[in-house]
Amino acid sequence: MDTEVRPLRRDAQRNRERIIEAAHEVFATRGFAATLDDVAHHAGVGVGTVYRRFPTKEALVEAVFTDRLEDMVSLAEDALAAPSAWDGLVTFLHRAARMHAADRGLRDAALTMNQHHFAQVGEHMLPLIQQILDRAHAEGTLRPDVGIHDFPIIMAMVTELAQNSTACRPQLYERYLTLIVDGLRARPGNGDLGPQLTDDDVQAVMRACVPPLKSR
Amino acid sequence: MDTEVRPLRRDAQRNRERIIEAAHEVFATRGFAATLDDVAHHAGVGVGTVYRRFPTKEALVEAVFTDRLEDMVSLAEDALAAPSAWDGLVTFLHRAARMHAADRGLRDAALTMNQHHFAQVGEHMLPLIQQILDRAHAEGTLRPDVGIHDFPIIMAMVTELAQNSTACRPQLYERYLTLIVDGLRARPGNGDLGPQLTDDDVQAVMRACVPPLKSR
DNA sequence: CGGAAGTTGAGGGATTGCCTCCACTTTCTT
DNA sequence: AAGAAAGTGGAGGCAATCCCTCAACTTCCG
Repeated sequence: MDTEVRPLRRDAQRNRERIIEAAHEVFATRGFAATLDDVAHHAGVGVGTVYRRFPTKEALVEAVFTDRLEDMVSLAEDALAAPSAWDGLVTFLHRAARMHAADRGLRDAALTMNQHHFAQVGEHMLPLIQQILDRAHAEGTLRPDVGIHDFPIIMAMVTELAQNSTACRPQLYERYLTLIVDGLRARPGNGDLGPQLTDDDVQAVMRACVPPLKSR
Repeated sequence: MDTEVRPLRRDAQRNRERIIEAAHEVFATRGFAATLDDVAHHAGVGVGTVYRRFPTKEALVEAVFTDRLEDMVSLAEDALAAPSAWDGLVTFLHRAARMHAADRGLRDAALTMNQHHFAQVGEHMLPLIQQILDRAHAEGTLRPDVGIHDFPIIMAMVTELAQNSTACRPQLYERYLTLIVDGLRARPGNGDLGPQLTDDDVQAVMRACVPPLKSR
């Protein structure tokens, strides 16, 4: 029982690509809150066409962002290749933040990483980040009481700010990321961070940081 | 030409108080996004009554939060009275964050401080915060490249997180506030924060952090 | 008790978003 | 070339919000 996947007609294929491209643009500025109607309009096609090709917003999001998320994986790999663990970590954070600042949809996708289809990318990503942290801990530059769970949260804070300032100062977030990074350094006299978070906490917070993406 | 302000009828006065109380509760959980219909329902009163007493959401917000914002002013005064400038600053930040975490409406009001009616409170507040910073700068504990403009932004980030985590871990924000505070310490080897922000930047960002409160 | 003040909540109007449907067009196949 | 199959467009139905008004009714106060 093969599932008989016939190829799209040529015009349909062309439209499909247009839609993905338009979706990328629209999601980049409005995030997951963007409308499929919006995407359709941007792509110069009817709404119906979008719905025919992507029965749900989720499907479209997946088609648009899985590749982009993979880019972030290679960012993490670069960080691991850096000679200094600390520098690798810091430039990773800055680059990731820059990507998320420039593309709100990507930010939303990253914050949804453990849900939906993106779980797979998360499975590539998390071990890498863990290694980055381990290396920095071993180097003694990263304060020992921060862990992998802190990173999604920090990114969420910084990129939220980035979104709230794109209109006036697109690079504003860098200032505060730098500030936070200085707080991440291992140093005598640092404050007491209290207990580590759990996986579930992180999940819940990440979910709260992103529009619901409801549909039907 | 005296404006002939006759006192409210007793039942009206009672309702007015109920409304303010209910508004406080509702705004505390939903922030400025809360509906006047919502408030009315909570107060056990018809919508019409709310609109009669407070012709616009703005008026209600003002009635509810000007006092609360004054509380924050006294928090700042406490900070100035502390023996150590640094400790005063840090506990001020933590207390302010706690208040904002517990009352989203208060947060929204604080972020609206320079707009609307709250401008007056802002005029009390800002010089105090400036003094707190000056004292900490003089003490040498606060890094010299942060200024008063950074505080609204930091508060916005932290309290945004607080709102996104109330459901699972109401105190989560404290961890990240501590982290940021550690980043605020004057220390050799701190990163370069780049140029200071302008008043207008802060205004714009603050505005972007709060639901529009549209009305008519 | 009479009139002024106050109350109520259904509902009008506006907006926004999701998605369907069907008359029409384009492509593919033979 | 022509018919069938696939694809398209976008008006519009449906639903959810929110804002705010208004006219019939109730309560208060002198």
